[in-house]
Amino acid sequence: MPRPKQDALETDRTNQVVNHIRALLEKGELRPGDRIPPERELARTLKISRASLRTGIGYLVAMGVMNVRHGVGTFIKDGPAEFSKASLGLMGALYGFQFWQMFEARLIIEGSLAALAAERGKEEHYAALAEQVAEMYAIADNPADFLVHDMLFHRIIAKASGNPILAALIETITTAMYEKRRKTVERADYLREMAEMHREIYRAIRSRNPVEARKQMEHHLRMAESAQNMELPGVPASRPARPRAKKPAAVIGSSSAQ
Amino acid sequence: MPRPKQDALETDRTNQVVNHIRALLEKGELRPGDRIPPERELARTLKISRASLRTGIGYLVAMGVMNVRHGVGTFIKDGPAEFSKASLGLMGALYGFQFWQMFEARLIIEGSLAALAAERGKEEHYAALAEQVAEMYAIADNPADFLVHDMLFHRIIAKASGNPILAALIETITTAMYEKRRKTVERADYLREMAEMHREIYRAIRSRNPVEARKQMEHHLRMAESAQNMELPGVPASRPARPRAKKPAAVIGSSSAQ
DNA sequence: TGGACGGAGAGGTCTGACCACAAGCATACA
DNA sequence: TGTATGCTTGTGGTCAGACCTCTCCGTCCA
Repeated sequence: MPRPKQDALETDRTNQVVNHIRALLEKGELRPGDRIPPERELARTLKISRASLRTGIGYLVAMGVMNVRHGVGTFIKDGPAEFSKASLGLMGALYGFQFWQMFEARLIIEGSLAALAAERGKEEHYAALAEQVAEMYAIADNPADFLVHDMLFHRIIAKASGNPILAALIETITTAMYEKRRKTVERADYLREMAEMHREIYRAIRSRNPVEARKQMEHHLRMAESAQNMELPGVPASRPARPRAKKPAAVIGSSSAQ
Repeated sequence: MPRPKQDALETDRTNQVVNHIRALLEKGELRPGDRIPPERELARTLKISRASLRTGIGYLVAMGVMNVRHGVGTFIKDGPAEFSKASLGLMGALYGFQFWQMFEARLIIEGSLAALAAERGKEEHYAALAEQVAEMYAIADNPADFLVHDMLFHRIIAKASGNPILAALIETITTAMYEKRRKTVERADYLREMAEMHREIYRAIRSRNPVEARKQMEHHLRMAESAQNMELPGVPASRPARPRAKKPAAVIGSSSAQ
């Protein structure tokens, strides 16, 4: 028998705010980048206290639907869809996500994304991908900048796949990994190798070859994973054939405000 | 050049609360199902106002890390990992997610999940799966109950895959679809067919055949999708070979409090 | 034995004041 | 004349404390 009522999670007022915004989004009266009315005014409109309104807004921010800028205003989120940055890290802390699991998830999703991109990609995407690859070759001596183009490259593929849901999921995973990755000191020859691999992926997509695109993407991610593991301190990082023993290893969530 | 500072999204106090909880989670002093101190007390401990504390808690609730029960207390979330129920729906309203995209995402992720389950599943999982299949046959005349076992079946596979991240992602997608699915009136012969398909998936996993498991899962989901489309009013639901025109069709987010 | 009552504890909401940040504008100085 | 400084305004961030509502549970009475 299904449990008839999951607990509400949100409270009445919060729900009221969320639904209000949702309705506006659905009616198209609110679009990415738009600003919502000032808190004091909106609270009066909805006939709730500012405190309650703020709870609702906080909820929406956490879900990655809005962002707030102190002293400026509250806006509908612009840019790629993703869940709140902290969410995966937090869930990792809660459920003990591990690194190899993240890579496995990426392997599966991004592999398919590459294949879809090969099927559905358009000229504009090809051009954008080519540009990123070129950048990678150009600055293969600056790991930090390299990473930026790396992320952009993958983001473009996600977009080219034509499936924003998968794009949002992978964006969330990638963002959660970003912090860690930024710390790995990567050697120049390794970066050049990376650029090479991205080029192969690009070529496969460009030539509309889904099978090859997936293969190249998977290869690339596997390389990235082993490179990561070499840098990481003392993590065997065996991707087990059966659920591993519960010795703690390379858990995701790292504390740090910003 | 990387944008040096993304806007903070969370505010100082909120961050303080989130990090406090995160730290406790990481140190293992807080585990799923645990209750955190009463708001008044915790606020005093952290030396912040109750209002700010509540904002932080709201944030955590939105991220699916905690849940609150009026008059009872605030708890660390227990049960399968997932993002907040509303999040995908909201993002759908914002970015125009469509149904075929959800099915596509499920096809990709659950196909792999089934394959992984075939590789890594253990006896306990087989038993649980078998039980759900049996239940499906038993109550193939009650669509609502059937759906429950359907979801449980898929959730067990996710668990058996040994990758909680993918499990969390698929859980989020599935939950977002649940509302819609519940409304489709499903005929008894169709349900029996569904049970049949689940049995095939089970057998493939049980016999540790990843290729077959993936194939059966994909077949099942494709069937489910076309069935869904038949029930849905006037949605061509063509899964386009290239990004579809932007005529609105079967968008996800539906308003409704509970 | 069993249902009604009521208190204690916890979350939910409200009010209104005050703080902090960002941006624009006006004034004053070089 | 041009630039720098600083005030004003608008907007989000935080606080304090009072009061409401919901759950749970123990007690009392029929």
